[in-house]
Amino acid sequence: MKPLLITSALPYANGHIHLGHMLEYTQTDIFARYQRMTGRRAIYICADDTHGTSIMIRARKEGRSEEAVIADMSAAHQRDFADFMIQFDHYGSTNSAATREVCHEIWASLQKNGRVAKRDVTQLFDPQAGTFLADRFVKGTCPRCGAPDQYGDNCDKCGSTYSATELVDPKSTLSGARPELKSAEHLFVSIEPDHAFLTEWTSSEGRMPKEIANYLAGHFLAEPLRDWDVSRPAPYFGFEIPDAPGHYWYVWFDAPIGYIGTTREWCDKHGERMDDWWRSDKTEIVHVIGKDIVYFHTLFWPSMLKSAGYSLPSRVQVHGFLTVNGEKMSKTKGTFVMARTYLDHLDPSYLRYYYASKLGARVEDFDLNVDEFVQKVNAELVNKIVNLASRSSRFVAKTGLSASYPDDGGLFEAAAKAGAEIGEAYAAFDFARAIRIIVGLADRANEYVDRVAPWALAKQAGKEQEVQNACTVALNLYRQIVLYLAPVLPKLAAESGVLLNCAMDRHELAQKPLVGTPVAPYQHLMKRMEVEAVQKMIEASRAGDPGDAPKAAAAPEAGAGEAAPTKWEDPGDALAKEPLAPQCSIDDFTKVDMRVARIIAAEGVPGAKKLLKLTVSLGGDTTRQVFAGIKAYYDPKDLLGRLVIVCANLAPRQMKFGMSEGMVLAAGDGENVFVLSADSGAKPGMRVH
RNA sequence: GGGCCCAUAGCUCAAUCGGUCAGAGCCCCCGGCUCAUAACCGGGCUGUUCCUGGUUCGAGUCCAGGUGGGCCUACCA
Repeated sequence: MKPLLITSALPYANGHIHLGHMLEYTQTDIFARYQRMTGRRAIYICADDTHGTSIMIRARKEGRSEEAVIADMSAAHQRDFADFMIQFDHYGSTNSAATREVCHEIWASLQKNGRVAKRDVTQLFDPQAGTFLADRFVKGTCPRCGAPDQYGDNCDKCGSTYSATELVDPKSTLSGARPELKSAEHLFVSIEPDHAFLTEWTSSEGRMPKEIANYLAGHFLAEPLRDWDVSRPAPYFGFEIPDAPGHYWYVWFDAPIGYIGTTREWCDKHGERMDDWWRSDKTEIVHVIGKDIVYFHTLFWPSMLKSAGYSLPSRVQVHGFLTVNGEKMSKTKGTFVMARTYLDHLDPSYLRYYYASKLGARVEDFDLNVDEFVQKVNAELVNKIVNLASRSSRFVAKTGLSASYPDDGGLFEAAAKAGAEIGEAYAAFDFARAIRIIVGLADRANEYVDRVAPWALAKQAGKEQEVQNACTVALNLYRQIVLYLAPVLPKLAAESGVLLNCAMDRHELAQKPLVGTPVAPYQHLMKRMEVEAVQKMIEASRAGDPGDAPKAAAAPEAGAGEAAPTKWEDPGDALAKEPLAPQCSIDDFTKVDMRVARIIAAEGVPGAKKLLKLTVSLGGDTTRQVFAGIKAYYDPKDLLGRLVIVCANLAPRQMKFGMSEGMVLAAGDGENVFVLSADSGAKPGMRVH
């Protein structure tokens, strides 16, 4: 087998790792670990993608250098990956000397091959920030439907697309300045000369998922390939183009080159030759990417590699997006879970297992269903698999395994045989199939244990050997299963190796039974998953997203024109005046029992300046007396009969004028007060959830 | 508007080249066991394989059309 160079897409240095990212890194890591376990030479290379306008803007806002920003983010990324047991051979950065050098080299060969051309491009320019603006840094009124506050490329109200230059009343989101049109020279790379080659290359068997090849063939390869704009004028955070001072390579130019640059760093560190990996037909390259960046990896990238005499990937594996409970990840729903938040609440092995158990080679979106997640991990991984060790190792803690492997009716041999099919599934990125087979093995192992019932034998004198034999079989079957799962669950494999005093690092170890070895005292290898922990994670992820808040506070613009009932211009001063309280948990929230109630009596309180005395009904005969500080705002007779919301389990409070047995909910900013009421149809006594 | 993918038990999914492929797990019900992390084992239940036509001795499996989902794009890549 040829040595294998494996990459995942480079995470961008402008944000933290979330569970969507983890799908890709888990997928790649399982593949890489499997390859290593077969004894194949395999290195897994990745890096932070560090260049571009976003990083530059962020650095400006934070008042520090881009280098400082990306260094912090790289450290955070690597912590997250390490904690999820993603085993890179090297993790680098596109902002490295090595990547810069490879960029120069590839650029030189593109120049030499006559692939580079200059052309003027007119773009919006922010005169205040002194920078050109990508579409998403411009907002304005949609030229089609008049919806305000739309991005520069399309309108999310009417769905129309347009050029940023068409926006009515455009504003830079960086400075608020009105962008102006400005022309600048850009450098373009042509890939059309490789058209025929790419048509053949993308469609060759096993190169990439079939649907991707179809998509390319029907879309881009069906017509002449357009030139690619690879430069951005200063200011830009990136590498300056050597023969075009003041121009920088667009982030997407140097990002994939980071694969090569990072490999070079690894080579330098380990005394390897980079050409053995990137300019050799003795090695293979596999890229794992998401479906959003197919274009770059299957057209531009191979063309660039070919032009510069590098090896082309033998496979581009593409996965879909992560959804949670069937929907896009959402911050308000708490399903946009950062890797760190997950790690704060749950064992990374759970997620690795769940991802593996559902991940096939197809380009399908992956739905993380929270209930299924808990259910699958507990039922398959803990109850069936790990429990196998738990239920049988105790009996042989003193004796160890039998000296020779007992007759097990062919179970071990069948499982050994399954190793080939499991291996094929891993190698084909069909992890779900591998897991299906493995869980089947666990089912058979549990049936065996039940059949021979070592716990019953243990109670009979003279059956010691049978007990030991039964457990020798059970633990060997367990060991096979965990060996097969080792690419997915390296920690479980390592800990099981400690339990059984054996190596767990090679796929082929599952072919030969373990005999005559000691067994360590059993300690829990994995706990059942608590639903509550998942809920807490979701809660923690629901944290108010400050990034979205300012939207509401955006300056109202008297939107002229037709009546636009979908448009509200609420000022943000109330929120600003009284910022959000610290986050509370769902548990905290449920402590507060709020009920719909009807005001059945309301009167002023003699001697009190602010209070009204209200009697509210919670339905039936249950009433409460509440003193509310709303005398200045409400006339008692206007309140009579109204449905309101009361906090019904508030501790009663003795006031000067009597006992107050609850609180009527009202909103206010200190100047005015508005009693909350329920929509019609609500009945007194209904709880607010 | 263009394109790609998908459609199998209540749920999640299997079913090599068209030939006992109509299955598994979960859920639910009944029974057993008690070694184990209330785990495990046995049994039972549920299907017009989206619809309509076609090819074939034979079709979830191939073809055509339709319906319903998902995704990608929208003379930017």
